Amino acid sequence: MKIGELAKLTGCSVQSIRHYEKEKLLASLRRSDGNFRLYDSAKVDQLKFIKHCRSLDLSLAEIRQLIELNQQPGMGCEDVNRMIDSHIEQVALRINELQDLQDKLMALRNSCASQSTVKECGILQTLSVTQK
Amino acid sequence: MKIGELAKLTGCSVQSIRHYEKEKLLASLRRSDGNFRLYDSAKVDQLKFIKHCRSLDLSLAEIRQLIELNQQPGMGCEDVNRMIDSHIEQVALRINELQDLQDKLMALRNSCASQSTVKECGILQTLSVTQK
DNA sequence: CTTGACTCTATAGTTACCATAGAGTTTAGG
DNA sequence: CCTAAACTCTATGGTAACTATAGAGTCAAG
Repeated sequence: MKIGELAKLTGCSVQSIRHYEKEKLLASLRRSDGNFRLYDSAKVDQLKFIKHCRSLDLSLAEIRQLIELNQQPGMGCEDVNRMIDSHIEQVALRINELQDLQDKLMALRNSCASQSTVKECGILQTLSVTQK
Repeated sequence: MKIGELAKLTGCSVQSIRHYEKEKLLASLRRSDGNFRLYDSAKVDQLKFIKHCRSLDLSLAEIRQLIELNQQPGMGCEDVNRMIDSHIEQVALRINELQDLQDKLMALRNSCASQSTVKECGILQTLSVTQK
């Protein structure tokens, strides 16, 4: 199949697929006479694997690592576990950061009544105060 | 003062300051004979304002808008309020997304015992299963 | 045999910077 | 006075994971 069909079957954009190829995540089997990329059904599964990983916010570099690991079935999978653990930690950190941010934004928002002028705007005044 | 001193006083990097200038957020008063940027103490406050906004994750475009609004003291400040409200909403959305992600990552993590091999790794198997 | 749909490569854009190169400026010490 | 260190300048490329575009070639149907 050509790249457009692969895109339709997986819900990826054509450009993403080319991008994954450039990043060594998904090679096309071969090219047609007219230099079009050709794929078989195994590539559909490979691309779905990539998509699944991306939906979990794994980076392309990490996905590449997973693909490589997957090709050494006998090895221990501690690296896989460690990668996921580290991700969970990163996400938790980010959530905490955003929650702090949310608190600050709410406080800021409460410093201005809706029907004020720019000159009296509590938000602008608060933003102008030097923070520690 | 020169750019290095401004940087030290505000905790910004020299590059950031030049970047803000290119983005029309902070102009230098004038240049020295040797073409160095020169600033006065008012610029310290302006830069602190920018830093404060950045710490709340406002984009440079939004900060530029706030600076412009700030120069029209008589106008209503509904736009300011709206900007902050919209930010709060964006952050809330992002927190929800990340919490969903966190749940998925935890479930994934639980699918593999620590001492497994790649071939039997529950994580890799789960990632290979086509999602709905 | 032409027209429209598809594909190709290469390049620029997104965001808010950081890093670097290569050159000029200033300042403090010897 | 001179030089070396510290500072500054502009311009460029890199980050992440794509999206969008240009300009050209390929293919299938009517």
